[in-house]
Amino acid sequence: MQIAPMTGEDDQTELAFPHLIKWVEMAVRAQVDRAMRTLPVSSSQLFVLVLLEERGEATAAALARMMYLTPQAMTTLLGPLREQGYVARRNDETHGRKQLLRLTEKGDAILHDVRALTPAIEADLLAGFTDSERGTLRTLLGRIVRPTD
Amino acid sequence: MQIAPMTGEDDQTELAFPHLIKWVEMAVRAQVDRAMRTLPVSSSQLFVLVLLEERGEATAAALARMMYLTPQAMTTLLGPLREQGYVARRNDETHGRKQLLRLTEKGDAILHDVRALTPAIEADLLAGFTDSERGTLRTLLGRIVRPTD
DNA sequence: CTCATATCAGCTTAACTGAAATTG
DNA sequence: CCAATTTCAGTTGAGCTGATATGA
Repeated sequence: MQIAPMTGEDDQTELAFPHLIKWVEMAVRAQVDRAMRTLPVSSSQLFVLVLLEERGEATAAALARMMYLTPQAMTTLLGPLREQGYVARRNDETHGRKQLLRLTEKGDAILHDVRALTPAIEADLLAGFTDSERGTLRTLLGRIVRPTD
Repeated sequence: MQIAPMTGEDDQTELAFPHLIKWVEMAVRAQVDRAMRTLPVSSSQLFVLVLLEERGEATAAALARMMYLTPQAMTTLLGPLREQGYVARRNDETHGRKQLLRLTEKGDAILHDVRALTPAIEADLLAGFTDSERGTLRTLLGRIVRPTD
């Protein structure tokens, strides 16, 4: 009852899915950028930290694939994160070229600080949503970027 | 049954909503940018055309608010669109400063051409989704950016 | 006077392509 | 020789802030 499957024609939702996602992302970005203005990392850099927290260790190339970026873009993103000590890296013993990246304590700490900000943003964006709807939205979005989970 | 409400703890979906949307948007952007490389407009410019098609006529300031951008950013976005003849504008008779923007025939035509590309992108991104799940996702996303609809 | 609109200017971020070195 | 990883260099796109002019 709370979620109509919308199988028939509907003038309000004829927007193509890529456009719809872009629209939502712009709404999110406007709020996130404002909230993060005082932080020493950008939202893309922060997301690298989030992935490293989940993964434990990963190469720059693997992170680039997860974020749908070129390896070159990942190098640029990682530069300031290493300089400021949010991530560290070590050589892969079994492979002379690979560098395994990991979160430092400082990186872990900033993630903790940022988590204090996200509930307010989420509450605003999903103001009219029930808990069930929030869960459904989260599940469906997660399936797009995590097909194997 | 097809959509679990996910009320309890779940390690796979603990990602904060802003991060999750950013992730999905990056997946979409990677595909869209590649598909649109040969087109004469960017994805943001294209979205301006989409909004004008829905709205009929709107001022630059109104479009900026809809897209969560500053008016200055909208001026930049509109420049090439007017130069290349995708949008036109006229003075608002009741207000000497306002300029009402509208789609031209050429703008309408490019929207029609682009609509041929979006189904393939959507099919790939939402590969494992049922029609019902697609409708649900579309409805929930739409409510974030169109609170009044 | 204040607020909204439109626009010019300069800046920053975050992505891209191209090219190179290193390793498996 | 080829493929993957890393990184340097240059370029572009798409936002921002500041400042200015105009009209309601």
